Formats: sequence, C-alpha cells, structure tokens
Amino acid sequence: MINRSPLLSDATRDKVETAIRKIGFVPNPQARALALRRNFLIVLLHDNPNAQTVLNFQTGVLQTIRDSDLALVVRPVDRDSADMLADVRTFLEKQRPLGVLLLPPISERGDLADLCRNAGVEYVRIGSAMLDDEAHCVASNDREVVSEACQALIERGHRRIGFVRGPSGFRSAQEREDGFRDTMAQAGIALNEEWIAQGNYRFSSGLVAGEQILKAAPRPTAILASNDEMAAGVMHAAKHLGIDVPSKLSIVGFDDSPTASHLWPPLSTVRWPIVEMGRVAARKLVARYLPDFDEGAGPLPTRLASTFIDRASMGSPSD
Amino acid sequence: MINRSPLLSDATRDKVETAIRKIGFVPNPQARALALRRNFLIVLLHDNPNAQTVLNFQTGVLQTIRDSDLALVVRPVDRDSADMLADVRTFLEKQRPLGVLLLPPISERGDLADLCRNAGVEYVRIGSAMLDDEAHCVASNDREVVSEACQALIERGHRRIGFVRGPSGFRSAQEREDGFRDTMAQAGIALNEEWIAQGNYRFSSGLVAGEQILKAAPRPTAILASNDEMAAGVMHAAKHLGIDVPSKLSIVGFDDSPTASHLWPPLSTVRWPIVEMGRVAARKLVARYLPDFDEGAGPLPTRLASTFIDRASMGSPSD
DNA sequence: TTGTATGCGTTATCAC
DNA sequence: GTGATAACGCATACAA
Repeated sequence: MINRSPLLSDATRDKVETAIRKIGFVPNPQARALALRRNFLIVLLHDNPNAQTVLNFQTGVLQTIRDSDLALVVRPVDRDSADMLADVRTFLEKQRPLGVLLLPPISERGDLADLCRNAGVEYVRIGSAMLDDEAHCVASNDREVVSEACQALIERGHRRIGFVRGPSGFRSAQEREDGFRDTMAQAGIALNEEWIAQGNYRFSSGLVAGEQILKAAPRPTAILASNDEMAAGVMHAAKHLGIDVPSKLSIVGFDDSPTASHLWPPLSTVRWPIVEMGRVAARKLVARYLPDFDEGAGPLPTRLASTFIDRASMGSPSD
Repeated sequence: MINRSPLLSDATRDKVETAIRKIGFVPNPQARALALRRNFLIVLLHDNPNAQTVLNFQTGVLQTIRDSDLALVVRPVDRDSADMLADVRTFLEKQRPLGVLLLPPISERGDLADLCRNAGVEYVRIGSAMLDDEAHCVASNDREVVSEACQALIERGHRRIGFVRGPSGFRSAQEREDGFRDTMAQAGIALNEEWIAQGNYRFSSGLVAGEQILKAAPRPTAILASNDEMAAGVMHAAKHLGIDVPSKLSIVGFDDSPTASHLWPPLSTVRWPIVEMGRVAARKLVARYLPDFDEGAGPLPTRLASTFIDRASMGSPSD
C-alpha cells in the first residue's frame, strides 16, 4: 500500500506521503526482504582481471542506485572452478537479490544466464557483442571500433600490420580479431600470419608476442594489440630490440587503461563506455521491479559506442 | 539454539547437525536479519581514486568471507560532500550491517569512526599509520618503507634527491614525506626545497611537479614520488626535457600499480600488502560477532609491512 | 534438556 | 476505499 498501489487515489497518497515525511518513517529493508522473499540487492558477478574495468563498472551501477534503497554486493567467481555454478546457485538462493549483473568473460556463459533464470533472479549480461536479447544485454561495439583503429593505421600508410590476439574463448578477443581481419580484407591487404600472435590479455604475453612478431623479416610497421597490457608488452619488446616507437613501429592498444596514457609515447587505444554500461545495465535490471524508478530517463540503449583515441604511439611508416 | 549455545550438550548438537545436513536445511538470511536486527553484510566505505587498491582490498575481504554467509557491499562516498556523514548514517541505519571497513583517505576521518560507533556498527580503519586502537585498525608502514627506498638511493650515491608530495590532508602523504625528510636528515643531507613539489596523487600533477623540479639548477639526480601515477608524470617530464632515466635521473614511485611495471624503464616502487590488509581487516570485524569464525587462524596483526621493489628506473648518479 | 509462544517490521489477503 | 490479520523464517524468553 505504501508502494503506490494503482487502486489508491492521489489525494490519499499525498496525505500519506506528507505524514511519512513528518514522523520520519524509515522502512526496514530486512522486514521487506522477508515479506517479499526478495532482497533489495544487486549482485555484481565477475571474474575480470582488469581492476579499472570492474571498478568503473561498479561506479556506473552505483550512480544509478545512489538515491534508492538498493545496495550493490560484489561477488567474484572463479571461472575455472568446477563448482562455480553450484556456488553461484547457493549464493542466489540465499541472498535472493533483485538481480545479477554479469561482467565479461563470465557474462558469455550461457549456463550462468540459465541458472539465474531458473533461480528466478533477473540478470543483465555485459559483453563485446549481443550476448542475449535487448532486455538482458548491454554491449559495446568492439568489432567496429577495432575496424576504425585499423583503418586509421591504413590511412597513415601502414600496410604491414601485425595483431596480438586475446585469449581464445573470450568473445571480446574474437570480436577484436574479426574487426582486424575484416578491415584488412576489405582494404585488400594480405595478412601475414607471422605478424599475428596469440596472447592472454596480460603484459607478459604481449612481451612474448611482440618479440615473436618483431623478429619476422620483414617486420610489420604497426601492431594492433587486443588490449593495453599486451600493447605495453609489445612496446617493451620494441625497446629491447631498439625499435623506436612510433617512427619505426606504431602500436595501438584497447581499453584506455591508466597505463595507456602513462606509457611513453602515450598509447593510442580505445576507450569503451564502461561507466555508462554500468549505469544502463543497472537501470535495465531495476526497471523491471520498480517501473517508475526510471521515469523520464529515456529509453535504455543496448549498444554503446567506444571511442578510438589517437595518441602519439601511432605514426606513419618510415620506410 | 542452532548457533551453538553454551548450554547444549555435544551429543545433541551432533544429532542436530547431522539432521541439518540430511534435510539440507538452509537458513534464511532475511529472517535472521529481521530477528537479530542486524544484516550479515560487510560494507566497504571508500573514496579512493586508485582502482587497483580498492579492488585488491575487495579481493582480500572476499577471501576471508568466501565460505561464510556474509556478503560484501560496496559504498563509495564523496568526501567533499556536505552531507556525506548524513548519507552514511542513513545507510547504516537502514542496512544495519555487521560492520564497516574504511579505506583511506576517509578512514582518516575521526567523525566517521565516531558515527559508526554511535550507530552501533563495528568498524575497522585502514591506513598508512595507526589511526585507532589495534582492534579497529590495520596499517601499513609507509614511513619506514619510504625511508628504505630513500636509503637505497643514498647508498647508490645520490645526494641531490627531490620529492613529490601527495595531497595535503592525506595521512599517507604525510607519512611518506616524513619518511623522506627523516631519512635525509639522519643521513646528514641538506634538503633543497626547490626539489620538493606538491602533487595530488594524479598523473598530471606529477608531470607539473617534475617539470618544476627538473628546471632547478642544479637539478636533482633522483626524485621520489609519493605514488606511481605522479612518478609516471615525472618520467614524462624527464622525457620532454630529454633527461634520460635512469642514467641522468632515477625515479621511485609508490603503490606498485600495473603502470609501474609497464613503464620504460620499469619503475622502482613500493608494494603494500593491500590484499592481506583486506583479509585481516575482515577477520577483525567478523571475529567480534562470530568468535569461532577465526579458529586456528592465529593472531590478527595490525601493522603489515610493505616491500621496496628495486627496478630499472633507479640507477647511480652519473655526475 | 525440550517444547512453545511471541516479537522482528513489512506485505498481502481478506473481510468490511 | 479501509482496517484488521495472517504470513515471512528465525531468535529468544519462558514454561514445562
């Protein structure tokens, strides 16, 4: 009754609401949770190695729920653990949260989404591509923006372009690689598989990949890495080999991590709107329970665009 | 009764516990919360700009509560907001969490700790120095480890050493500066205030500070920065001025952020045990409510030691 | 030691 | 539209 039942006149509602304010009534979330068999919590399930990504996403979610009764609980999971699903199920059954937000890479797992559905917990999946229907998904456009970065290299005159892939099994890695391959094919530039190496999104793998690619003859004049950490590794490889960046080698990363702007030269990269994705994802979740929570906030997008950032690590080929 | 009352024989307890297991009884946290007027939540209150720090701390806390009924909720606050205290009070009164973990810099505010005490919520403060009694505090040893870093510079032959301070009002900034000044004084090396600049822990402030310090004549042969971001700024300033690191200038940071190892040359820095601080802080909190939670885990330390990491950004002075 | 009634603060369901 | 009452599931106090 206190929560805007439709069969209640505006007049009485007003009276009630002023009364509420006067005596300073504060509802008790515990009692609500017991009666409704649902806790006013949003759970962030994640298994993401990138601290900045996780925290920025948290920031977005918290911006959405700032003035509500909701709270954000964080729950890291171990994607390699055999009983990850069982753990999550137990957690959801105990906490009975309003909903779950799934960050990549575990957002890509269909079994987790199924689990949430079966447990009667709403969910939204974050990803580099459409992982689910619009109501259950917020996605960036990794493929398109990598294509943009690759085109920028081509426009500067690069033809010999290398690529450091992300870990297999990650949708983001696949999307970024597709963006690279598609663009090169469209430009009619043949790929040299010697200039393509596998990484795992970590610095050390970028270093190894860079050393491997840069000892090819001829070597590429530019390398696209699937994230900033690996791009930093490539940059270290170039330093070890005495190859100047950007005059002899252009490097482009992905993430716009703090590292990107701290490197020398500052790293060209891609900034994805992770804070806004957090805001939108939380709104999608909450809107289902509290229809008037979102009033006037406009429609909820599903695809959010990343931005290519052109910094000094990118130049024109010198030979 | 289910929670090990002292007036209950071991035999009955055993019987009950096997029965519990047999029928798969799962207590309902919402009902417990209502009856006990206390939620089984740990709140992380923070206003810390460093994502890696916050996330690593979360990791530590979550390691402690992994197999318990506890959940971690995160609550960023705005230390500049006038009604920050009122917001926190409302939040605590509504959620009634088991306890609160306070990260720097807001952990340094006595009024916040008082607020928690008055609201009947246990708290533990994290800091660079003893901010409270042992039961309510987990601290690193910033002063000592900066002293260690400074001594390392002196041992390499540096005498002209500069310093980039952190923001005023931050205890960590004060501790680190004290460590620097004390060590220089003990070594009998006069300070040159031209080589000391004020920063705010951000990259851009380090850049400005570096430019300012490096245009002094003579300029220092080494600069200690109060964190890695500012150290990266100093490194950029050196690049702009054509001063080689480390042959012409040694740089040391603080935090061991991802940036530190990605820079070229890799940055000497200080790693503080933030994950373990999270683990310990959570245990201190929980131990008060669940005395047997911690059984056999040993005593809970209050001061945890940081480690100086000697990387390539530190060399001997060349002139 | 065991059983039983009552409270926790809200929502939902009925009568009225 | 209003008002009383029964859940919700656990803890506690008191009686047996």
